[in-house]
Amino acid sequence: MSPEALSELIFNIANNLVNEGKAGTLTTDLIPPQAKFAVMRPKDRAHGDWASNAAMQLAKKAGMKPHDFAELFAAELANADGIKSVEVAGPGFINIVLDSASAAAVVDTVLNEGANYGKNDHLSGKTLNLEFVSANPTGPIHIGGTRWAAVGDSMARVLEANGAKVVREYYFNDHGEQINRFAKSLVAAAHGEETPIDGYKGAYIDEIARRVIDEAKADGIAILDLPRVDGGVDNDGNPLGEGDSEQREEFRKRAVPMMFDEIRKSMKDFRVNFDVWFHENSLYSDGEVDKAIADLRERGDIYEKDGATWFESTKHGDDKDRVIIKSDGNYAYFAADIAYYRNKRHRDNDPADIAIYMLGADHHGYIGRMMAMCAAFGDEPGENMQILIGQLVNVLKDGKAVRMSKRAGNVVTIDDLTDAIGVDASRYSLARTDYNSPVDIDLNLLASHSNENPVYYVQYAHARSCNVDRNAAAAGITYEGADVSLLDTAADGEVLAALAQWPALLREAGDLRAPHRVAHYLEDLAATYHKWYNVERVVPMELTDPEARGEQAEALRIAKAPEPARAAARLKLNDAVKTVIAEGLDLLGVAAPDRM
RNA sequence: GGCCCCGUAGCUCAGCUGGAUAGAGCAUGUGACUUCUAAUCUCAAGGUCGACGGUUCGAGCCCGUCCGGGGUCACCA
Repeated sequence: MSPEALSELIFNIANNLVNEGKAGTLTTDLIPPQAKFAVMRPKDRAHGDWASNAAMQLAKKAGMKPHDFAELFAAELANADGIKSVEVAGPGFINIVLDSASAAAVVDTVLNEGANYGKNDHLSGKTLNLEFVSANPTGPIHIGGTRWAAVGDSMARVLEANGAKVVREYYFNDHGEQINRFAKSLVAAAHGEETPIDGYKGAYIDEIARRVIDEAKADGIAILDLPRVDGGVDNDGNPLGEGDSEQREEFRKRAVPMMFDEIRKSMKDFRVNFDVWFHENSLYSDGEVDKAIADLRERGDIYEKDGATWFESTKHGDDKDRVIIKSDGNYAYFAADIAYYRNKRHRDNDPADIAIYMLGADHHGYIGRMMAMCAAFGDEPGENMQILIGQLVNVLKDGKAVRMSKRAGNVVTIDDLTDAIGVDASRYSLARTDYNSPVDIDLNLLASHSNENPVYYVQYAHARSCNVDRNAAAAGITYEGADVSLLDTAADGEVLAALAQWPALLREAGDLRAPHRVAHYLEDLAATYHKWYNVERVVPMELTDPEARGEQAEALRIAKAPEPARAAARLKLNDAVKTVIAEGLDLLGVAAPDRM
C-alpha cells in the first residue's frame, strides 16, 4: 500500500466516523482536504512504517481527546487489507505497520511504470513559460548565469514531470547601451588601446576581436582601417572609448551574432535546450513595444510628464511610477519588458498561462513594477506572472570574497567551471542548493579538480545497481519466481519506504518550485541503497560453517545466501532503485553511469 | 531609511501540510574488502536551531520586536 493510498484511507475513515456519528462535534465540512492527511515516515522504526497525525489535527474540532479519537481511526485501519498492525502512541499519533507484501508492492509499481514512476499530470493543460539565464550577449555565461541554467532547466524538467507544458526561454538583451560598450571594447582590444572606462576586458574580448578581424578579412573588409571616432574622456580623464563610428558598427554587427552562437553552444553543452531564443531587438523592430504602450494607454495607465512618458504603476501597487519613454525620446529598458510579457501571454505559439521569471537577487527591485504591469494588463500577479528571486553566487579565493566584474576581466565562466569539475558535478552541485541561499564557489577548490561532490555518491549507487544486474545475470537470477513479500528485513524496509516517497516528493518539488529537493531525495535513496548493499546480497554466497554462528545462522543465511524467491525479489528491488535514481538524475540533467 | 534573502554541528548545507530523541556530507577519531564495485558501510565525538516574547497538545518551521550578514533603491541596461 502506497503512502498516498494510506492517506486516502485515513481521509475516508474521518468522513465515515462523522457519518456514523462517532466523531463528536466534527462535521464533514470541517474536514480539510485529503492532501492534509499525508502520512509521515517516522524516524524511529518503533513508531511504525508510516504515521498519521490526523486524529490530533481533528480532535479539537471533534471536541474529543486526541488519543481517544486516534483509537477510533486505529480500529478501522486495523481491518484494512495490507495493514499488519496499528498502534496509537504519544499524544495521538497513529502508527501503522504494513504487512511485507503490501510494503513491497511499490517494487512492482516502479518496474511496471519505469521512468514514469512518480510522474503525474496535475499541471496538465497549462503552459508554463520559464525564462532563465538571459545573460547579456556581451560575454560568456558567468558563474551566476550558470546557476540559473542548472536550476532553471531542472525546474523545467520537474514541472514537466508534473504534467506541465514548459517553454524554456532565453532573452537576449541585444538592444541597449551594453552592446555599444561591448563593441567599443572590441575596437580598443583590436588596436591594443586601453579598455574604455565602462568597457569589458578579458581573454574572450581579445579572441572575439581577432575572430571579427579574420571574418571581415575573409569578406574583403579591412576592418581596422574603417573610419573611427574618438569618444573622448570623462571628467576624471578616463577614456570613453570608440564613439559611434563605422568601425565600431562593423565590430558590433559581426561580434554580437558570435556571442549568440557562443551562448547557445554553452547552454547546449550544459544540456540545457531552450525552446525559444528571444531577441529584445525584435520587440522594437516588430513594433511590439509601441503596441504594448498603446494597450496600456487605452487602459488608462499611461501619462506624460516632464517630457517623458510614464507608466502609472502605483495604481497597481508599485512604489513609484516608472518612465518608459525618456525625455530624450529613447525607450527605457522597462518598455521592452512590458512588450515582452505581453508577447509571452498572447503570442501565437504556446502562449503562456503562467510566465515564470527566474531573476538574480540584484533584480529584486523589479518585482514591484513587473507585477504592476501584469495587473495593468488585467492579469493576476502571482498567478499569471511568477517571479523567483535567486541569491547570487559568491566567488571566494583563499576564503575571501572576490568581486567579479567584466570590467576587471576576472569573471568565472561556465567553461571555467565545467572544465574543472565536468557538467555532471557542476549541474548537480548548483541544483542541489536551494536558490534562496547564496552559493560560495572557491577558486582553490575548482583548481584542485576535486572529486568531492555528492553527485558521485548518487551516481555510484546507480553504477553499483547495474553491477548487481550483471552479476545476477551471470548467476542466472531473474525476476522469475520472485516473492516480494520476502523483502521483509529492516534494510529492505528502508529502501522500500524511500521508493514509496518519490511520487509525493516529485509533486512537492514542482509545486514549491524546488528542484533541489530532488537532489536531496536521491542522496537519501542512495544512502538506503548503499546500506542495503552492505548487509544483504542478491547473488547468494556460500556460507562456510553456518552452524558455528548459532542463533545468527538464519539471519546470516537470509542476508547473504537468500533462497531463489528472495534473491529474485531482491533483484527487483535493486532494479527499482536503479530506475528511480536514473529518473531523478535525469531531472537534474545528470548522467546515470553503468560503471564507475 | 524602505523592500527582498539568509542566520541550524568546526566548515558546507538539508530539514517534507507545525510532530515523537533536530539530520547529512566534509573534517576528526574508530572498525569492516580471500565472495554482487571500499567513490561504500559501522561506531564515536560534535547543537542555547542568532536573541527575546507570542500563538498551541506540540515551534528550527507560524506571528511580533530586536541583533548580525548579503542584496537592492535611477529618465542605467
